[in-house]
Amino acid sequence: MSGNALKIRPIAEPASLGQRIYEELKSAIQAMNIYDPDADLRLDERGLSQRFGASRTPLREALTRLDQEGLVKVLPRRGILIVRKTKAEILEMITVWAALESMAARLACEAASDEEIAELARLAESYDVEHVGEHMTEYSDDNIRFHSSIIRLSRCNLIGEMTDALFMHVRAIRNRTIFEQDRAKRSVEDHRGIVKALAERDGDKVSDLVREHTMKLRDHVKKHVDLE
Amino acid sequence: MSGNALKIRPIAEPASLGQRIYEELKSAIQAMNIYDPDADLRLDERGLSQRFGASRTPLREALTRLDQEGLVKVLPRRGILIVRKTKAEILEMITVWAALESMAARLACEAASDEEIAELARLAESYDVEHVGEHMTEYSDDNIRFHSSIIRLSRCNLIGEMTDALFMHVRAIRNRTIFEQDRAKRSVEDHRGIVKALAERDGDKVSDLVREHTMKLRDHVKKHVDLE
DNA sequence: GTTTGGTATCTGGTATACCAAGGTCGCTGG
DNA sequence: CCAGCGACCTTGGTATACCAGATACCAAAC
Repeated sequence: MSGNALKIRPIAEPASLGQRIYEELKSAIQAMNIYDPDADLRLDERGLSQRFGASRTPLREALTRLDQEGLVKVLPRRGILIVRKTKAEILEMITVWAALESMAARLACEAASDEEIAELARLAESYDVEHVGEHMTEYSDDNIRFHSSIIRLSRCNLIGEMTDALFMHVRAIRNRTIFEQDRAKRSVEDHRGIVKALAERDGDKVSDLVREHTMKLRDHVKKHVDLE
Repeated sequence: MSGNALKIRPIAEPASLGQRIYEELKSAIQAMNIYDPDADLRLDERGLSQRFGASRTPLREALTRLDQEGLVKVLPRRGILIVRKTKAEILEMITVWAALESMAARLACEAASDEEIAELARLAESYDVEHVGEHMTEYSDDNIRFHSSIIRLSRCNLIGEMTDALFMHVRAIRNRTIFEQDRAKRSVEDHRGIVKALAERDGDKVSDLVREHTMKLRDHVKKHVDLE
């Protein structure tokens, strides 16, 4: 049996302060509603470094990274601001998402096993079109799971990384739009069509369906979402 | 008249050391052939900061950014290395490129003016299919111009930013593959088909053509390029 | 009361010193 | 001659001090 051997896991090297502060600050920014008109979008280097119990150096490393990701903007001698994405930028992100997931679906037609597609099908079938509106919280999670599964099945890590980065920015908007019953209903229908095309290994079709599905979200955001 | 008022133009604020070092170091890394087996991929923080005539602090800021972009890798207490992309990663980047430019072409069908498309057509028609091989250096530049034009005509800035980031990494490979006459010949033919579909405002078609065109590059790299 | 100019203060940018962990290299004992 | 070991050196990580630009505030002049 395998119980008689020491089970050692490779590492556990503590991350650097800069790394930990980066992660902590990032999740803190994402946790707040930056689109609240009353939100305080200003960050104070010295204050933050004290709250983190570290010096400004690692804090500034974290800020440099967040700046490059577009989450904050460092204005020399003026301050550091959390960035609010404009509506136009959000729409572009969803468009890029559509392009990437559409390609992912096409790749998945070749790369995914029958079993994997069957599992995706279970996810898509687990909600009744007529009653999905009654389980929105769960559905919202499963919806995300569905889409990230497609990306995973593409076996293209880069698409995964890029959509993760996009999701980070779009997440705030997403939470506003998914909780609408008739959208959920159509979403369930779309997902079933996508699974069907995947099962048929029809790359052109699944690519179109996924793109159109995501572009519906884009159009919906364009028409109905107002940042402030 | 308006000549009696001071004409002041806003600024010309000099960039920070960190910013300038970042740009300088980035172009320096890209200028060298990192896939040369004898290339020295190691960077020395202290040495570099001296050569830049600055302290380690701004140099480290630049390295943090390059690290996040994936151009270098900082190994704690071991050193800083310029990153070599694996072949698999290059292939994924070309795949993502295909997804993005394909979407860009689709968007351009809606967003581009007749005049803009006509200009693109001039670019595509300026080389004779039979004699393109004799002007490879110019064609290589115009080829890049053609593709970046499509992205510009999509009016989607984000796609532009993302493909720029990808191009940075793929550039080294690209230079090896474009100088092959029969590929150039087929490339010219593809471009003409793309322009034609654009002029017909056939989004589905142009999207397919652009994707297939780029995926041809992907397949070619997969088959014929060897990173040492 | 309004404008103007100076000034205190706040903020990010940079330089520098020191630390701990890895790696190197040579000494030493077998 | 070689394996083992330890002092030394290199390397990235962190803390801190100081600088200069930007802002806010206040007082004097009109």
